[in-house]
Amino acid sequence: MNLTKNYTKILYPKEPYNFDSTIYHPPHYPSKLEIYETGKYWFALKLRRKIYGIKMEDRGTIENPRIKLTIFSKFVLSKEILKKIIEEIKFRFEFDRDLSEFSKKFSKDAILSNLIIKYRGMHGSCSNELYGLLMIGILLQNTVVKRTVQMTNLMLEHYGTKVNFDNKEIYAFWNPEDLIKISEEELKNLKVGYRAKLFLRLSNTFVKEKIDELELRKLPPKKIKKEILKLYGVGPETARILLHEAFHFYGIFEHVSPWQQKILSKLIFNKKLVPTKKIINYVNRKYGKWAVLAVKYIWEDIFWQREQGKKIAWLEKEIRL
DNA sequence: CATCAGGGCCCTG
DNA sequence: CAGGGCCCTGAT
Repeated sequence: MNLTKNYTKILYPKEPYNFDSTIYHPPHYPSKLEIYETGKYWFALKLRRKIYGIKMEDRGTIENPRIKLTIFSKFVLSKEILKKIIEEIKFRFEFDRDLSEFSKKFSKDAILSNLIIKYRGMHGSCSNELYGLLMIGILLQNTVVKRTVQMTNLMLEHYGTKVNFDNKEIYAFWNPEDLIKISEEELKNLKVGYRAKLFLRLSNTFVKEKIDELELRKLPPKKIKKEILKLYGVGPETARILLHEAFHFYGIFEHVSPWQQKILSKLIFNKKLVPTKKIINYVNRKYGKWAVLAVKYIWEDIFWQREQGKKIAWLEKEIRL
């Protein structure tokens, strides 16, 4: 799919806004879904079954954020569509979210004070729609990162859409209504194992029950969590991923998986293994409605350090690639 | 060579 | 609520 028409607009996120640490996530596994360079980001935006090429460029500073957005499409876009795309970008990258309270409130916190300076203006962000992120959640389950990467790429090459714009080549996720036409056997040939069944069952649910991400966003977080936990194959960890990344909720911190437990025990308590209940209670008591963001700052930092070449022996042991 | 757990979840007892 | 099974892979 070649996207040749393009539209540009300058956007002004609420300050403080840190482009690079918001957009790019060192803890995430690499995929063909996005391309990042310092100050630049490309991805394929899916919105109501349509695909648009998105390029974002940092043209400002943390205190005076300014982002150049270029939207690529196959056909001429109406003003209304452009407006909807921009609204969606603002939501997914938290352009309008005010973090000044967070920055102020924890400026003397033993763990966060340095990180709030180092990553000042880092927001949550997610380039995927709910369905795509759900697919990623399934691809992460019960395996090592290397295999997740392999399964993701194979699935995208077979059923995703290859999108070309701005001299970049990126993949977009398949639509649920297209995937359900594929047989479980064929999916299994891509070595996704028992996930084949999950992909099909979830896609069926999305088609049949017409799960509407925009409608879900209007519900209170507890209710959303309850709804997404009903999805077959979605348990506490996948629900956490969706709630934090697709729905941008900072207030619900109720689950820590075993490998996260090891890393957070070390980073927050400097201990080998603290019970997850203790971690959860501590974080909630200390950071309240900012709990998820607080953990995000801690989490992203250690992976940024790793990305920049710092060797952290105990961490390498926990990140099984 | 065989065995096993991995960036979970469902189902059963 | 504990524990077995799930697909496949690479580490041991």
